[in-house]
Amino acid sequence: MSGAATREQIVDAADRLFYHRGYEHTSFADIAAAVGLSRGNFYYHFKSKDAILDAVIEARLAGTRHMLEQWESQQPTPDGRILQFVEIVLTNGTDIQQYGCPVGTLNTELAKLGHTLHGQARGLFTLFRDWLREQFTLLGHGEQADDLAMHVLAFSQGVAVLSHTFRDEEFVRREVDRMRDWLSTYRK
Amino acid sequence: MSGAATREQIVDAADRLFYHRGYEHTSFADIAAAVGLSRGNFYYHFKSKDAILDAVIEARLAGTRHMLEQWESQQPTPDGRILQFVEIVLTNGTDIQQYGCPVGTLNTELAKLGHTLHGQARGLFTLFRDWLREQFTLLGHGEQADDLAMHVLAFSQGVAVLSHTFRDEEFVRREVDRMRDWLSTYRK
DNA sequence: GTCTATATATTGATAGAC
DNA sequence: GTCTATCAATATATAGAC
Repeated sequence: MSGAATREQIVDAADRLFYHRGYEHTSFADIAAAVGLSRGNFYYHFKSKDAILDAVIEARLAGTRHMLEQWESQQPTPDGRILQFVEIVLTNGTDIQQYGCPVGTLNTELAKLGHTLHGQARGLFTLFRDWLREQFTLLGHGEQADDLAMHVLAFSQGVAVLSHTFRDEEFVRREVDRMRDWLSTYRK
Repeated sequence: MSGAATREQIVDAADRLFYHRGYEHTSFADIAAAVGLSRGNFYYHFKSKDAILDAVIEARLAGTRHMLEQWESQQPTPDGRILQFVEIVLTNGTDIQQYGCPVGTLNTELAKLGHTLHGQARGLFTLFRDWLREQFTLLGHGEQADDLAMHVLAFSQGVAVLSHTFRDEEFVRREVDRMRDWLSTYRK
């Protein structure tokens, strides 16, 4: 197998396992088993667990950038784009119920561990934050755009934590409806 | 040292360490060192790590019940009590910035681990949920009281996750202000 | 590039002396 | 009730054959 393909498989498996089980609870053996590699060969591709985490975060950053670009091309209006973000708690509802928000849970875990890569992980939030701020600016709310962006982010995290804890889909729907109403007051 | 006192010390130390560093990242050795006990003697008091976690959750449940009773005696009105809860993200602002919400982060970690005691930990949320629902019922919003209670809980979790990630106190203040405005529309 | 074998540290947990 | 000594399992990580 070519090096690039194996590396990609490792990052994919690690990404999924870190999300489903948490970073610390995932061992090299788990990732190696998921890819079908021996533990020994693993270090040919990544020299440390931090290196894998770094690659996973990079992959998530790239994936997020791609998703935001798609949203921009699919949704012509800024409020449509913000709504697309808000509805992610429904779109990814099953995953969030089972594993929480991939961005929030990773940041919480790395912050608590005092991990050196927490700054990198925070970048995932910053990506959404800046993008949301841009949409609110386009809606004519430049002065409070960052505040509004953070409010939308807080919504997503609050819903994700409680959805993960209580596994109640109706609660998620009600919160999205509430957010839709709130958002309509900021529409052009 | 008497058995009860040592046990209490262990639970206190474990409670703090589980909060600050996470459950899985905290080892027996860490707790034993914090209390000043040898690892060996540890098992005289608790036979497993799960048993300590169980005791910690029980202690938190008792502490939370006590706090809610205090709030009830200090705040005569239901909206004053709800506001007391909302402002906890400011009252405990420093801790939340450093370690997140003790209830939310524990629930997220245990849910992801698929830990048998996640149900117990969920009880911490349920305690707040039921108490908030009662306050909203007293305000005359019986039919949607649980929905409103969950909304307030979601607020607290969203703010806690982002405060933990970005360590921005001004953001917390703005969110509390927003919540105060929202709450005023449900006041008698 | 992949494997087996191994080193080293730490984990949760036990046995038995005092 | 507290200690030291120890166990078995698992963790990250390395060495070297193929």
